[in-house]
Amino acid sequence: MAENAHRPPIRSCFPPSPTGYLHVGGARSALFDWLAARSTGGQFILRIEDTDRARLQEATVEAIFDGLRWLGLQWDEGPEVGGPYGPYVQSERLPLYHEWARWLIDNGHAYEDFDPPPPPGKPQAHTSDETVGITNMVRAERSFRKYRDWTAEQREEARHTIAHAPAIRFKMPLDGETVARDVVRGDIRWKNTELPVDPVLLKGDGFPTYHLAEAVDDHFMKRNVVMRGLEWIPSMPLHALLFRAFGWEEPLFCHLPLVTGMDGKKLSKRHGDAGLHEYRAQGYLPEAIVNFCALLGWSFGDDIEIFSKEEAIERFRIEDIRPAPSAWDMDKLLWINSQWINHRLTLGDFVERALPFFDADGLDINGFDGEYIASAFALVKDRAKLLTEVPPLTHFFFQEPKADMDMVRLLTKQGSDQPTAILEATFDALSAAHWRTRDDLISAIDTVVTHFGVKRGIPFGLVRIATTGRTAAPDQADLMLVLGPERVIQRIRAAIDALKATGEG
RNA sequence: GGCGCGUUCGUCUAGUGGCCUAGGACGCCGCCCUUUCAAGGCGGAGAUCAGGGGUUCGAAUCCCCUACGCGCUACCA
Repeated sequence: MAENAHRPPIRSCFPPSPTGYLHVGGARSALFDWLAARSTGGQFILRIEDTDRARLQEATVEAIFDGLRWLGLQWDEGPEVGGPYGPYVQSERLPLYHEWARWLIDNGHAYEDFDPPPPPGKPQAHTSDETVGITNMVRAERSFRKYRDWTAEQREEARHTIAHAPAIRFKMPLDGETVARDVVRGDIRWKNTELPVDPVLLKGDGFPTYHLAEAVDDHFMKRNVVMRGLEWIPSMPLHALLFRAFGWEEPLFCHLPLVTGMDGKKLSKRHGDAGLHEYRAQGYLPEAIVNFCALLGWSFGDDIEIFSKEEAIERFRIEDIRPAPSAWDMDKLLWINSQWINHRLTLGDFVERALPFFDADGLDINGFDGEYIASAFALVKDRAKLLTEVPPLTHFFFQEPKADMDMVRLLTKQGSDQPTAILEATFDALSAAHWRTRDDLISAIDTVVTHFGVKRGIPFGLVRIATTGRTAAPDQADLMLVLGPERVIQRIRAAIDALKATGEG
């Protein structure tokens, strides 16, 4: 509500690494960042974190932009739109990182590591408990620790003897404890002796690690809320310490709960952690994805489940985010998608979005009148759960069903022992009807009901099969009104002929 | 192994000491509406609030312990 107007503006930042497509976990983070900024009148920043040159995939940058745009999460500052604190691509900010790494050395907070760089790639996993168990004893003996206290002369000399550029490491405090605050979890404390040993800030290749780049960029971009996945909690003390060493104001840290599969395990492709583009191709609406993602670790309140991101802006507050992980429930996503299609989308919007799915379906409906298409779509709008269902649901409006053996089988198994006679009577009744309102058609068919003394479902069902080729379709009167008398009469005729040709009924 | 985070119906959640014999939603089941299928309406099953100790007149809500789950433990992010 209006309370949000009084909150300090949040400058949030979604910082993807261009190492893959935008997945639902990333989409959820971006959404929360966007909501935090919009709900407080702040700005949503997009920053490309491409400091890991080995895993970089240039092409994925564009895919990430596409995903965000599809969701409607427009960024206020970042690539393509610019902004006062650019550039917004880390590889273009290298001099800044070097400058501040230097500053840390000069002010006694960092030092050069003259050891040769380790082999590239992920280091060997700790497999033996025994090995891992003694880590804390060994930590004080890490080889690079000796450089921490080297004199200026020693360092000068070393620079001439090594062939590689030294990495720069942060001087972690040797005792005491570090306390940092997480918005959703409160204060978290660590004994400094248990923190990682002097992490690298600037790598031998001249690129910063996430830690340095994050602190420098967040400061100069004036990001004041750091929202990110909970896997970053262990780095929070280091990041807080970095800000304190620089003498910069710390942003608010806000760690988002994990999104898991239904089994509680890490979300994987198997669980639906597909790229956003795959959900798009499956006929999901961006509004539904956003709506569903917002419900992962946050709730709208007042028992309201269906809402737009604009509506969420009114109520979103980062301190209402829950700390517990949540599962990606495809059933609920599908329900939300159907709610949006059935009740939230306007007909015009629905038509516009469903149309492209006909191309994928292989049915060309471009020759049909726009009004005809719209009135056909209107009849399935309240029963489609996915956009991909629209073509099969409306197929018969654009293509006459085949009056073949399959149809004959459906007609004869429909529940009447005289389908041909009933269809012929219906044919006559509909031929004589007015075709102005639903009631014209219903009363026409009701004459058949009376004459044969059958249930309404019999003639309605037979005509449904004759006109659509299916046993399940929209309301038969509505559907016939859209199809028009010519098509309906002609299709019933074809069905009768097919029945007679096979000697049925 | 160490450190950290987490734990309310199968799932998403409401709930911040009494309104809770725990509310809503998805899914499931049944009924109604009805020319089919949906949608919609109504109802049902489903959580001793992870377990155990405290604090309190009173705890899902505060504290401690345990269990389990997850994360981190790189010159990756």
